[in-house]
Amino acid sequence: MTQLRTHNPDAARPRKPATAAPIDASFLETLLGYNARRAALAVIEVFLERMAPYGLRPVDFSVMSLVTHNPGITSRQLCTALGILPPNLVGMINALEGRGLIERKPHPHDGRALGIHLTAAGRKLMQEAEQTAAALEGDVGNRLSPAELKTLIRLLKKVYKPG
Amino acid sequence: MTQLRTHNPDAARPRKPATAAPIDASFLETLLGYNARRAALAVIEVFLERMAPYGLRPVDFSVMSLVTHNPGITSRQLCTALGILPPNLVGMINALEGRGLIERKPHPHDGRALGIHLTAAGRKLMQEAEQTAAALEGDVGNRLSPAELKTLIRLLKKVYKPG
DNA sequence: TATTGTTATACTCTATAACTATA
DNA sequence: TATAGTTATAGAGTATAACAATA
Repeated sequence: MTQLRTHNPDAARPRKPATAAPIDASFLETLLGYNARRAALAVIEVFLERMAPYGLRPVDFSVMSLVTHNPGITSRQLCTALGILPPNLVGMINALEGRGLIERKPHPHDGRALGIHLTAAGRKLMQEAEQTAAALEGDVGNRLSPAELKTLIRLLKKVYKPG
Repeated sequence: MTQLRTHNPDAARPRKPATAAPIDASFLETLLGYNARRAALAVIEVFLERMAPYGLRPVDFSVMSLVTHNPGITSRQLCTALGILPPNLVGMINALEGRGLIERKPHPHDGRALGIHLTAAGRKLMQEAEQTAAALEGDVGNRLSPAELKTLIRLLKKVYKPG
């Protein structure tokens, strides 16, 4: 069974609202890495809450989404696409298969590999889960306009995508 | 002694350049969280390389930078500002103090707390390290224009900063 | 009674080495 | 010889509970 991360967002916060500590973090806030990590953690925090009903952590969702849009994808391809190491994927796949969300079938062209497919239950789950994920984007739009969100994603891609 | 993360960037990549796997990740790439995490990891990867000569992981650099710009800051304040849990900060502080980069002095107004200050060695190290960190921003500018970088950071702040 | 700093500890995440079956 | 999938295991990151000293 997949163990969902507890991720208590208050855990790293003051045990009691502190007495106004005007800490100067201005230098750190000029750094792209610092801001990108902070933003990623903030979004992932909301993601964790919204996906908890589906029993999907971000990485599980990513795997399921790739299987959804690439039926028959192999473990090897999942690892490459998501930057996961093969030994660390095994448990996730086993858990998802154990939940009846995916199934492994022999690969048509390669006897070593196994193609991963969604089950009917997996398809049903992902229809809702992807809708929830898309809706989450709109909710961040409480802080960002649709145009800003589009710009932000475009610039983030420029940072991490080769070429 | 602070143990630097190995973080072998090739570890999660194909053991041999794969035979062109045209995986469709288009849905994931519409998600802010996915893109933000990918971008953060890409920048942090470069950060790790550049900061290795100083023996500073991202979190060590963040702590040192806050101490630099907030002399006498307490552990408690560092934890709040960086989202670190107190038990997890202790080892970092001890390691930095053991390297002679910081020192703890009694807090003027609170007998429970200890104010953290840079040593001369710490000041010297951070002068170079912050310069290196700033230069790293310019190098990402190989992919982003200065204006785009500025926009990107502004939008990232809107995502994670309250208000 | 509450907070700072700390120890001990557990759980998750990420990484390496090595094995098997197949190519 | 090389690759896909797997097992075992080690290390780093993150979490909770509980304690002493001070407020």
